[in-house]
Amino acid sequence: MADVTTITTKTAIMNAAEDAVRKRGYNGFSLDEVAGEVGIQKSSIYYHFSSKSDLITALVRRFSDQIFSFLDDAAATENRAGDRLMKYLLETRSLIEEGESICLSVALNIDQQSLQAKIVDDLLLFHQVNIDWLSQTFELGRQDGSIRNIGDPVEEANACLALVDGAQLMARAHQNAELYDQATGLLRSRIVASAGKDVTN
Amino acid sequence: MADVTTITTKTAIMNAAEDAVRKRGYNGFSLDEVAGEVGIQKSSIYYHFSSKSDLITALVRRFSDQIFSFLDDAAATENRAGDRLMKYLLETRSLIEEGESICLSVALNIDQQSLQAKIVDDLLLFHQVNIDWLSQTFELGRQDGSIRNIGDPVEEANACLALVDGAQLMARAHQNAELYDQATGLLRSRIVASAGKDVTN
DNA sequence: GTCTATAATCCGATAGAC
DNA sequence: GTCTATCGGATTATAGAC
Repeated sequence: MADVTTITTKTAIMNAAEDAVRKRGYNGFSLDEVAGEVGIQKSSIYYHFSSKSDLITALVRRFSDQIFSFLDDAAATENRAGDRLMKYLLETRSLIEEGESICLSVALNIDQQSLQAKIVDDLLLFHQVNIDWLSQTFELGRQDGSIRNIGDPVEEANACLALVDGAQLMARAHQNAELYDQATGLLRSRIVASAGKDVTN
Repeated sequence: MADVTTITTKTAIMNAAEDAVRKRGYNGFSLDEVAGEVGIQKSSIYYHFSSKSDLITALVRRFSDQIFSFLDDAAATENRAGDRLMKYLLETRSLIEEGESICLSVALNIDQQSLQAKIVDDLLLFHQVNIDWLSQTFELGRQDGSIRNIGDPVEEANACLALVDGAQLMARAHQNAELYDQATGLLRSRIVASAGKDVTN
């Protein structure tokens, strides 16, 4: 604990692997590359993870925990649906960085046929939790009036998640994060401004 | 020409390869699988295509021609913006089949880092043509009133394409084409019904 | 145009020394 | 915990017979 920036080898492997998956997909990166990034030999990875699948499983679990915590926190700290949705849009935008990456769940969905069943299950669960949270958010928005022009909450949730996922893909395809803003602009503009919050950016 | 159902080996290779790419991605299929599907040996593919990249290039060209023709045709035969957009949504939905496939351009965008530069250029061009067509459609919709509640046409176009791409991913992830309908339902409901056209389905 | 055979490379995974 | 070395399999691609 002498140096807070020190991370374990296991964490370094996971960080490098997550970066690789989000940039090139499951079938687009090798453990050799991950090892090179971390500065160890490929075989050393097998001390920490029993297989490539095992490593991906750990990544999905970590990522799910992260996002689930975010969702809980956003719901706990923001009372207005519009503010919750804005936080969601900012969080998903942060995942694309400079237009190089996409969300881990989108990246893995593409290579789904190459993944073990239990990983697919985790991804589908992740998806459903997001849909449920968004549905509740739009339901709340209907009550508190902080999001304009709301239709069926479940349809809104599915449309919102599809929009966000597609916007991430577009941004990475052009390596331009501003495309994410272009695609999500109309949804963002449906959020009613609250005191002290600027929704124009 | 004795049998209209007879296709050339080259076409059969392209059909099998396109199916594979759209189901498993560029790095998720091998030429061996394609050959097996066609009923020839792997090496025979190299008589028709000089490399895997060359094959993919041909697929992208063919797919672009197909969709560009569709866009031209839709603009020529449908006068109302709402009808054009409805055709677009039906066309993109047909690409997912039973929730097993996605659009070739979405499938390849994911594995972009594994593709040659000229293929990426073709994909970006494909994307831009779609954006331009959609922008013009929303612009027209603002004039003829056949789509409700239109914002900035370029933002609408980007949002629409992101939504459609994301909806395809969602549908394939759950192997359920109805998720595409769930995600695009609100957009579809913005289309003003015209005589003889039912937009509720 | 299609075949068999094989080269060349890459990758996931294991064995065993230190 | 990390290393070197290597196995076994898959994959792109080529050579040459038919």
